[in-house]
Amino acid sequence: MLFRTLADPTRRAIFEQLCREGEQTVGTLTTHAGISQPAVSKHLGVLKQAGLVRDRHEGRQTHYRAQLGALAPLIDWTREMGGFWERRFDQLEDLLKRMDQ
Amino acid sequence: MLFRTLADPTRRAIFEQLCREGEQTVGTLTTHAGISQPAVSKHLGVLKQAGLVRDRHEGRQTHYRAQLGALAPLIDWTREMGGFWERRFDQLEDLLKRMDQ
DNA sequence: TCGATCCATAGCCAACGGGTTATCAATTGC
DNA sequence: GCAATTGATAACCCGTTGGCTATGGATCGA
Repeated sequence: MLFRTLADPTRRAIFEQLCREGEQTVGTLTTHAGISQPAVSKHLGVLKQAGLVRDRHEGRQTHYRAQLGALAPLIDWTREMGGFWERRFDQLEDLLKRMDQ
Repeated sequence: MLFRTLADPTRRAIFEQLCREGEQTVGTLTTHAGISQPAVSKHLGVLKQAGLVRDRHEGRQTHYRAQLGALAPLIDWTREMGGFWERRFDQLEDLLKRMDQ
């Protein structure tokens, strides 16, 4: 889900801006995104579904902010891949040691 | 490019297997992938283009292995996002300090 | 040498995704 | 109360993508 959500450049740009600038309204995000407001809303919906942003309603505007903790699974995944690699390396090392005897 | 490449579950599964099991032939990967061999080849092509795997030809079979270093930009990106967040937090802290005086 | 195996490529198709415009509900200012 | 603003949703269009089958080139075994 995370990878798919962050795969789109426009959507990633929106998320990055929220990380950089903090809370932003849909209108502000739209002016920077270079696409129509409905398109921005759609992207925000996807980001929200992935847990990457949260929204807060204030009158007729909606403020969105990045939810950085949602990136944790991504960090875990990369660590896991690295772990697999290291484990294989250890096995190779063991094998070489046994061959050395 | 990285996010887009890893967005597809099947492709990610292939990459994960290469991380777990080390070098694998196209045939072996195909048996585990549950899709046709051409589909696997296509995925491997995309992974290769993204730098996530390298291939080695040996007779009529092609061995693929994960190139873990290619994940570095991804790790950098998450760190950058975290950095943005912290900077904003620091600014907020400063602001509160000034208001406290 | 000849059939079998392994993999890559080509060509095709259905589904998905990201964009648009149109519209509507809710809120706000006059 | 009414017009204007804000953002979400609906309906639609079209390019991309991930799957398939068919095929061909290269290598290996007999």
